[in-house]
Amino acid sequence: MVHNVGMAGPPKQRRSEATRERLVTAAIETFGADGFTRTSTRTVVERAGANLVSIHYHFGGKEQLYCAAAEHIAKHIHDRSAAVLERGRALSRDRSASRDALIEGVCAIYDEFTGIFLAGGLPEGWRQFLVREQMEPSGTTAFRSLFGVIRPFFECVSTLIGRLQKRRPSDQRVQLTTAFIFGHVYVFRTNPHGALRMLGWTTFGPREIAAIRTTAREHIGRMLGAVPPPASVARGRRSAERR
Amino acid sequence: MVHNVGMAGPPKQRRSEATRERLVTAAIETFGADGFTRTSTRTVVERAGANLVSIHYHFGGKEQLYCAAAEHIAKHIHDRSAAVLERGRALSRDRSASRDALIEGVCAIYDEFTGIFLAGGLPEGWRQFLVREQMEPSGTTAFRSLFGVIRPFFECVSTLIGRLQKRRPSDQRVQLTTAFIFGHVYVFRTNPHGALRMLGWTTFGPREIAAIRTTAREHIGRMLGAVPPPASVARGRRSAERR
DNA sequence: GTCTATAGTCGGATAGAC
DNA sequence: GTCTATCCGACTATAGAC
Repeated sequence: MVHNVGMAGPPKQRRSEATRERLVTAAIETFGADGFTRTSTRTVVERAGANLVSIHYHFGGKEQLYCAAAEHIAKHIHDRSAAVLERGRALSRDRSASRDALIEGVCAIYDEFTGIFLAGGLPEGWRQFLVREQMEPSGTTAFRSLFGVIRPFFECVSTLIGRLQKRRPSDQRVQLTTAFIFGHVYVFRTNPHGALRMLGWTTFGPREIAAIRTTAREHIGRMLGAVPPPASVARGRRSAERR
Repeated sequence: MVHNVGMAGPPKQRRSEATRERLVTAAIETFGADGFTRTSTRTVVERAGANLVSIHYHFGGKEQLYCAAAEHIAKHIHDRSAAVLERGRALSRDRSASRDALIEGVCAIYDEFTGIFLAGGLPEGWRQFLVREQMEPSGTTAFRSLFGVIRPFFECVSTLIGRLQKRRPSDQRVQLTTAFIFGHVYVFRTNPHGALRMLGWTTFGPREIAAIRTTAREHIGRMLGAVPPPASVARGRRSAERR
């Protein structure tokens, strides 16, 4: 049996479409809060105000609903961030861009990323869904959807950093630097309770996000501000640090 | 009914103790791989070569077994890292320590942290358990055990950074800088599949860990290498970057 | 398209023999 | 202390009425 994956036909049956949408958003929130296995389809349909079997009718089962939820989030992020990423790409192609402008480009993408992962750029439940799936994929198809929408952030930043460090974007040091910058966001997601407690905060509200962005901006500037010294000098510095 | 929480008596019943230990290690691996809810007690006892009801006899139930597993990991990490942390604390009290020495102290703790979270410092299953519980605590008691053993890492680093930045360790900028440095580890845990794919790696083996440590050391040196400029200058720099 | 009723499975916990 | 047998609740999924 083929499931009703497309949109409903022209007649009054776009009530079907509405149910479908309610199911998806309810699914995101419930899966996000409780994870795939701890979520029962009963909870989802209850929250969506739909019938128990509607999930099977519309999607074919619990797992397909999960994948539909992932795609929904991916599309949302894509739409939201397309402009920022496009600006970043344009900047990285701009031969006349100054160091400060390139660094600012990195910061802009960092800010967008914090918006998605920490601030209100995504509803809390959606964010939980995203983080959970990144950390331990429940299924490869859902992971692919979300990875496909996060990847451009990495690629854009690594291109900018490549120009700043005068290295190819595929250079391992460039890639690692990129990862570290995103780590400035992820750290608050991997250990949210611990981080809040360390910082004496209770939530990641606007004030807290602002503090994170300001300090991160400072660090990104430091990390990328100067042309890296030749390898020989770096080695000397490092061994000096060791003693 | 009180459960057999202590160790067995002197007679031959330390077979009990052995079963208990097998249950704990099997629990860590299974909970780590599958999470609390997805793990069935049947799987645990099977892996431990014990009987289904032994969990109830020894611990009182699935949840208490989970807490015992968390404590076991906490003790392991504590024993493993006590020396490194003690050296760090001594360094932060040493008035005559140079900037380079303080930075090297931060790097040493960072290296220890990567050892625990990325390299073989903990068996893979144990690490998964730890990360999972940090990200979303299954219960407050288990979280407390693990938080209590991670916290000293943060405190030790923030004290060192406080000295480097000439600020109090409780200063928010110091705390955030500390968090960012730990983010250089956590990023690989929050998004392991994505990170591996970006970097063209397949696992976090010794070569990869070495690359991470080397580049991180470089960045930590940059982040902490110079005395931060006075606030007015920093503000000027930042607004200059904006335009 | 939506609903009720129910089949079939699995997992945690307990009783009681040994 | 360990084992077998069993209960009970929760969940996904399906059949079939409307």
